[in-house]
Amino acid sequence: MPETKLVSNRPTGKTKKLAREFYERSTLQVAKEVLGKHLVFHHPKGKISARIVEVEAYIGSNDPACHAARGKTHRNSVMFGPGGHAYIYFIYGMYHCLNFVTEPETFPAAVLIRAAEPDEGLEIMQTNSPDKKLSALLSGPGKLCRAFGLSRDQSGLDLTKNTLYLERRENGRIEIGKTTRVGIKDGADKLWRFYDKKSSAVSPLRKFRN
DNA sequence: TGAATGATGCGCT
DNA sequence: GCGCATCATTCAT
Repeated sequence: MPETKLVSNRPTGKTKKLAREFYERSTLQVAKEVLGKHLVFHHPKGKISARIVEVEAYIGSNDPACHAARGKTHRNSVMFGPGGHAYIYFIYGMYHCLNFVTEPETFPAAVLIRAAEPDEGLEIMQTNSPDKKLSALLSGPGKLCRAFGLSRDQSGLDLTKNTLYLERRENGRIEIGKTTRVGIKDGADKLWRFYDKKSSAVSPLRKFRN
Protein backbone atom coordinates (compact mmCIF):
# COMPACT_ATOMS: atom_id res chain seq x y z
CA MET A 1 0.00 0.00 0.00
CA PRO A 2 2.35 2.73 -1.17
CA GLU A 3 1.27 6.29 -0.71
CA THR A 4 2.08 7.50 -4.19
CA LYS A 5 3.37 11.06 -4.11
CA LEU A 6 1.34 12.96 -6.64
CA VAL A 7 0.37 16.58 -6.88
CA SER A 8 -3.35 17.10 -6.71
CA ASN A 9 -4.79 19.57 -9.17
CA ARG A 10 -8.08 19.63 -7.34
CA PRO A 11 -9.16 23.21 -6.74
CA THR A 12 -8.76 24.42 -3.18
CA GLY A 13 -11.75 25.61 -1.25
CA LYS A 14 -15.05 23.82 -1.19
CA THR A 15 -14.36 20.15 -1.80
CA LYS A 16 -16.70 17.65 -3.34
CA LYS A 17 -14.64 14.74 -2.14
CA LEU A 18 -16.57 12.25 -0.06
CA ALA A 19 -15.41 11.89 3.53
CA ARG A 20 -14.94 8.88 5.78
CA GLU A 21 -18.47 9.24 7.12
CA PHE A 22 -19.87 8.44 3.70
CA TYR A 23 -18.26 5.01 3.69
CA GLU A 24 -18.69 4.02 7.32
CA ARG A 25 -22.40 3.23 7.02
CA SER A 26 -24.62 0.36 5.95
CA THR A 27 -23.03 -1.24 2.91
CA LEU A 28 -26.30 -1.44 0.98
CA GLN A 29 -26.86 2.26 1.58
CA VAL A 30 -23.35 3.14 0.45
CA ALA A 31 -23.64 0.88 -2.61
CA LYS A 32 -26.75 2.67 -3.85
CA GLU A 33 -25.31 6.11 -3.16
CA VAL A 34 -22.05 5.35 -4.95
CA LEU A 35 -24.01 5.27 -8.19
CA GLY A 36 -23.62 8.58 -10.02
CA LYS A 37 -20.52 9.54 -8.04
CA HIS A 38 -17.25 10.16 -9.84
CA LEU A 39 -14.25 7.96 -9.26
CA VAL A 40 -11.06 10.01 -9.50
CA PHE A 41 -7.54 8.60 -9.77
CA HIS A 42 -4.39 10.64 -10.07
CA HIS A 43 -2.47 8.28 -12.32
CA PRO A 44 1.26 8.97 -12.79
CA LYS A 45 0.40 10.01 -16.35
CA GLY A 46 -2.48 12.30 -15.37
CA LYS A 47 -5.93 12.58 -13.91
CA ILE A 48 -8.53 9.94 -14.70
CA SER A 49 -12.19 10.06 -13.72
CA ALA A 50 -15.38 8.20 -14.46
CA ARG A 51 -19.02 8.19 -13.36
CA ILE A 52 -19.87 4.99 -11.51
CA VAL A 53 -22.95 3.20 -12.85
CA GLU A 54 -22.78 -0.35 -11.49
CA VAL A 55 -21.80 -1.83 -8.11
CA GLU A 56 -22.23 -4.86 -5.89
CA ALA A 57 -22.30 -5.20 -2.11
CA TYR A 58 -20.30 -7.80 -0.17
CA ILE A 59 -21.31 -7.73 3.44
CA GLY A 60 -19.62 -9.36 6.39
CA SER A 61 -18.62 -12.85 7.45
CA ASN A 62 -22.15 -14.18 7.06
CA ASP A 63 -22.19 -13.42 3.33
CA PRO A 64 -20.69 -16.55 1.73
CA ALA A 65 -19.67 -14.62 -1.38
CA CYS A 66 -17.72 -12.06 0.65
CA HIS A 67 -13.97 -12.59 0.82
CA ALA A 68 -14.21 -12.07 4.56
CA ALA A 69 -16.51 -15.08 4.96
CA ARG A 70 -13.64 -17.34 5.94
CA GLY A 71 -11.94 -14.98 8.32
CA LYS A 72 -9.19 -12.43 8.09
CA THR A 73 -6.24 -13.19 5.82
CA HIS A 74 -3.38 -11.20 4.39
CA ARG A 75 -5.35 -10.56 1.20
CA ASN A 76 -8.62 -9.37 2.72
CA SER A 77 -7.27 -7.60 5.81
CA VAL A 78 -8.14 -4.16 4.40
CA MET A 79 -11.82 -5.05 4.64
CA PHE A 80 -11.51 -5.41 8.40
CA GLY A 81 -10.15 -1.90 8.78
CA PRO A 82 -12.01 1.42 8.76
CA GLY A 83 -14.28 2.33 5.85
CA GLY A 84 -13.09 4.60 3.08
CA HIS A 85 -10.17 2.51 1.88
CA ALA A 86 -9.57 0.72 -1.43
CA TYR A 87 -9.58 -3.07 -1.46
CA ILE A 88 -8.11 -4.31 -4.73
CA TYR A 89 -7.52 -7.98 -5.43
CA PHE A 90 -6.11 -10.08 -8.25
CA ILE A 91 -8.45 -12.59 -9.88
CA TYR A 92 -8.51 -15.22 -12.63
CA GLY A 93 -4.81 -14.88 -13.28
CA MET A 94 -5.08 -11.60 -15.14
CA TYR A 95 -7.62 -9.17 -13.75
CA HIS A 96 -8.06 -6.90 -10.76
CA CYS A 97 -11.22 -5.77 -8.99
CA LEU A 98 -11.68 -2.47 -7.16
CA ASN A 99 -13.74 -2.23 -3.97
CA PHE A 100 -14.50 0.49 -1.43
CA VAL A 101 -14.35 -0.71 2.16
CA THR A 102 -17.53 0.17 4.04
CA GLU A 103 -18.88 0.04 7.61
CA PRO A 104 -16.93 0.93 10.77
CA GLU A 105 -13.67 -0.80 11.66
CA THR A 106 -13.75 -4.56 12.37
CA PHE A 107 -16.92 -5.11 10.30
CA PRO A 108 -15.62 -6.55 7.01
CA ALA A 109 -17.61 -5.32 4.02
CA ALA A 110 -17.08 -3.59 0.70
CA VAL A 111 -18.67 -2.30 -2.47
CA LEU A 112 -17.33 -3.72 -5.73
CA ILE A 113 -17.12 -1.16 -8.54
CA ARG A 114 -18.32 -3.01 -11.64
CA ALA A 115 -18.74 -0.34 -14.33
CA ALA A 116 -18.42 3.37 -15.03
CA GLU A 117 -18.74 5.97 -17.77
CA PRO A 118 -15.38 7.41 -18.86
CA ASP A 119 -15.01 11.12 -18.14
CA GLU A 120 -11.49 12.56 -17.83
CA GLY A 121 -8.20 11.00 -18.94
CA LEU A 122 -9.60 9.16 -21.94
CA GLU A 123 -6.23 8.86 -23.65
CA ILE A 124 -4.59 7.36 -20.59
CA MET A 125 -7.35 4.79 -20.30
CA GLN A 126 -7.14 3.90 -23.96
CA THR A 127 -3.41 3.45 -23.63
CA ASN A 128 -3.89 1.12 -20.69
CA SER A 129 -6.57 -0.90 -22.43
CA PRO A 130 -6.59 -2.86 -25.68
CA ASP A 131 -10.16 -1.66 -26.05
CA LYS A 132 -10.42 1.56 -28.01
CA LYS A 133 -14.18 2.01 -27.85
CA LEU A 134 -15.21 4.30 -24.99
CA SER A 135 -18.37 2.30 -24.40
CA ALA A 136 -16.36 -0.85 -23.63
CA LEU A 137 -13.54 0.75 -21.68
CA LEU A 138 -15.06 0.51 -18.20
CA SER A 139 -17.93 -1.93 -18.67
CA GLY A 140 -16.80 -4.57 -16.20
CA PRO A 141 -14.74 -4.71 -13.00
CA GLY A 142 -11.65 -6.21 -14.65
CA LYS A 143 -11.73 -3.78 -17.54
CA LEU A 144 -12.24 -0.81 -15.22
CA CYS A 145 -9.10 -1.62 -13.24
CA ARG A 146 -7.13 -2.27 -16.40
CA ALA A 147 -8.10 1.09 -17.94
CA PHE A 148 -7.42 2.96 -14.70
CA GLY A 149 -4.12 1.15 -14.17
CA LEU A 150 -5.14 -0.08 -10.73
CA SER A 151 -3.59 -3.19 -9.20
CA ARG A 152 -2.79 -4.70 -5.83
CA ASP A 153 -0.17 -1.99 -5.48
CA GLN A 154 -2.99 0.45 -4.80
CA SER A 155 -4.87 -1.79 -2.39
CA GLY A 156 -5.24 -0.14 1.00
CA LEU A 157 -5.18 3.42 -0.35
CA ASP A 158 -7.10 5.86 1.84
CA LEU A 159 -9.98 7.28 -0.19
CA THR A 160 -9.98 10.47 1.87
CA LYS A 161 -6.49 11.31 0.59
CA ASN A 162 -5.61 12.76 -2.80
CA THR A 163 -4.64 9.80 -4.99
CA LEU A 164 -7.88 7.83 -5.31
CA TYR A 165 -11.23 9.15 -4.16
CA LEU A 166 -14.90 9.79 -4.91
CA GLU A 167 -16.48 13.11 -5.81
CA ARG A 168 -20.06 14.28 -5.77
CA ARG A 169 -20.53 16.24 -8.98
CA GLU A 170 -24.23 15.95 -9.63
CA ASN A 171 -27.50 16.25 -7.81
CA GLY A 172 -30.77 14.58 -8.53
CA ARG A 173 -32.15 11.11 -8.34
CA ILE A 174 -30.95 8.03 -10.17
CA GLU A 175 -33.21 5.23 -11.27
CA ILE A 176 -31.63 2.19 -9.66
CA GLY A 177 -31.90 -1.35 -10.98
CA LYS A 178 -31.44 -4.26 -8.59
CA THR A 179 -30.37 -7.83 -9.47
CA THR A 180 -28.38 -10.77 -8.19
CA ARG A 181 -24.62 -10.52 -8.06
CA VAL A 182 -22.53 -11.70 -11.00
CA GLY A 183 -20.06 -14.56 -11.09
CA ILE A 184 -20.59 -16.04 -7.65
CA LYS A 185 -21.77 -19.48 -6.56
CA ASP A 186 -22.80 -19.02 -2.92
CA GLY A 187 -25.00 -16.14 -1.86
CA ALA A 188 -26.47 -15.92 -5.34
CA ASP A 189 -29.96 -15.32 -3.95
CA LYS A 190 -29.18 -11.83 -2.65
CA LEU A 191 -30.22 -8.88 -4.83
CA TRP A 192 -27.08 -6.94 -4.07
CA ARG A 193 -26.10 -5.71 -7.52
CA PHE A 194 -27.19 -2.13 -8.22
CA TYR A 195 -26.93 -0.17 -11.43
CA ASP A 196 -28.05 3.06 -13.08
CA LYS A 197 -30.94 2.05 -15.33
CA LYS A 198 -30.39 5.04 -17.58
CA SER A 199 -26.77 4.17 -18.30
CA SER A 200 -25.62 2.11 -21.25
CA ALA A 201 -22.21 1.53 -19.72
CA VAL A 202 -23.16 -1.32 -17.39
CA SER A 203 -21.32 -4.62 -17.75
CA PRO A 204 -22.60 -6.98 -20.46
CA LEU A 205 -25.93 -8.49 -19.53
CA ARG A 206 -25.51 -12.12 -18.60
CA LYS A 207 -28.41 -13.76 -16.90
CA PHE A 208 -29.85 -11.33 -14.45
CA ARG A 209 -32.96 -11.86 -12.47
CA ASN A 210 -34.68 -8.83 -11.17
C1' DT B 1 -27.77 -14.53 -29.08
C1' DG B 2 -26.35 -17.52 -25.98
C1' DA B 3 -23.53 -21.34 -24.01
C1' DA B 4 -18.95 -23.24 -23.50
C1' DT B 5 -14.20 -22.63 -22.93
C1' DG B 6 -9.30 -21.22 -22.48
C1' DA B 7 -6.12 -17.90 -20.64
C1' DT B 8 -3.38 -17.34 -16.44
C1' DG B 9 -1.53 -16.88 -11.55
C1' DC B 10 -2.40 -16.20 -6.88
C1' DG B 11 -4.39 -17.39 -2.21
C1' DC B 12 -5.63 -20.67 0.68
C1' DT B 13 -6.62 -25.82 2.11
C1' DG C 1 -3.81 -28.75 -6.10
C1' DC C 2 -8.27 -26.29 -6.61
C1' DG C 3 -11.14 -22.48 -7.13
C1' DC C 4 -11.79 -17.91 -8.31
C1' DA C 5 -16.51 -11.05 -7.21
C1' DT C 6 -13.45 -11.97 -15.42
C1' DC C 7 -13.15 -11.48 -20.28
C1' DA C 8 -12.64 -12.57 -25.22
C1' DT C 9 -13.21 -15.99 -28.32
C1' DT C 10 -15.27 -19.91 -30.33
C1' DC C 11 -19.00 -22.71 -31.46
C1' DA C 12 -23.90 -23.95 -31.61
C1' DT C 13 -28.62 -22.66 -32.40
